[in-house]
Amino acid sequence: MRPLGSRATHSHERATPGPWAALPERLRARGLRWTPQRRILVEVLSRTDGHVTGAELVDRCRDMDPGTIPSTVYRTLDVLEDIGVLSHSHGADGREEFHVMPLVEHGHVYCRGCGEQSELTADDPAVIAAVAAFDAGRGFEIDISHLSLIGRCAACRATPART
Amino acid sequence: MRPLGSRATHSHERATPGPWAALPERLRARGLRWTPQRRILVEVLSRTDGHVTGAELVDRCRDMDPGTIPSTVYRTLDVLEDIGVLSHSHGADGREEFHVMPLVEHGHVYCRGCGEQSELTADDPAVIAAVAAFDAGRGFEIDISHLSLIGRCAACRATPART
DNA sequence: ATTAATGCAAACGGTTTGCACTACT
DNA sequence: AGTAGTGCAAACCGTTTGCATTAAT
Repeated sequence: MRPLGSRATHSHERATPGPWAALPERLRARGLRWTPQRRILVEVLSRTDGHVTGAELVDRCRDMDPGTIPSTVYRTLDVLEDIGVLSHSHGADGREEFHVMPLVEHGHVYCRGCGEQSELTADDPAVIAAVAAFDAGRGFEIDISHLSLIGRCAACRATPART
Repeated sequence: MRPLGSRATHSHERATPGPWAALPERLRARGLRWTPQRRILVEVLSRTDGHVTGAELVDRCRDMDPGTIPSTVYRTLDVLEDIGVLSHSHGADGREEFHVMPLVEHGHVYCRGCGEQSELTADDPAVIAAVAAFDAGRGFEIDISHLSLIGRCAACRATPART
């Protein structure tokens, strides 16, 4: 796990670095509240540097607090998305997939052959080319964080087996 | 994979054109059967030139035969996918989305702004560029029929409103 | 004191499964 | 006859909702 924000938390707060640090105020500024349950979810999220499904988050929260209630998690996820801290899309399996916004915006490549999944960032030459192509071709702006490519990786293309 | 014959239907069959015409035999050749329920589903599918969700297919089948049972539809869809006549992916909303294979393999572009959805074919310059870029960049072969781009269309990008 | 947020339980929607029955072959 | 396929109902899984209660402000 990588420490998310590179910005060191110089307060005595240590649980939630980066964008998470300001969350409580950010919520309160909107008349929303900072609760223990939200703290747990945020803690879980702060340790997530990729994509997670809602159910996965519920599980991880349950690890920290067995009393975690799914609806609370989902509701908080909604709030966090409203705030702009999260965004969600749908993975190759069709489930809700949440992305932590402050991290590098990215998409995914998923190999049907081996199931390997890797990330796709905006600075990837292929991504740049694709984005440029769609921009030029039809003026379409690809949302990279929702970019999910399914196909076959180099290794699997070489392999005789598999469809 | 090109096993899907583009063989012209020079027979007098009219109801199910193209690849659908040979389906009964194709099934029987595998020891599978051609049933009224399957005929209905296939009829529905033959009128579909784009993408449909499983639930949508169930509905459309129900239109033709109110007695349609979901599980039968889904099971048949599985079979058809095995046979190679269909493939499925997941749409922007995360639901199962079926594609009729014999038609031009295609993906989708979905605009978050206006919700407009359009198709993406292999001969689209932007698609060609993207496919080439990923092939060159990491040897990844994009499965176009699973390509689902989410972002903003030219019109919406120009519009002041919306995020 | 407000009223946002929680816990709980029930509902939901799409899809899947088990099983006895039906009907293609 | 043999077995693939059906109908039905119940289960499933992730997610959502209603509502009375709790607790952050």
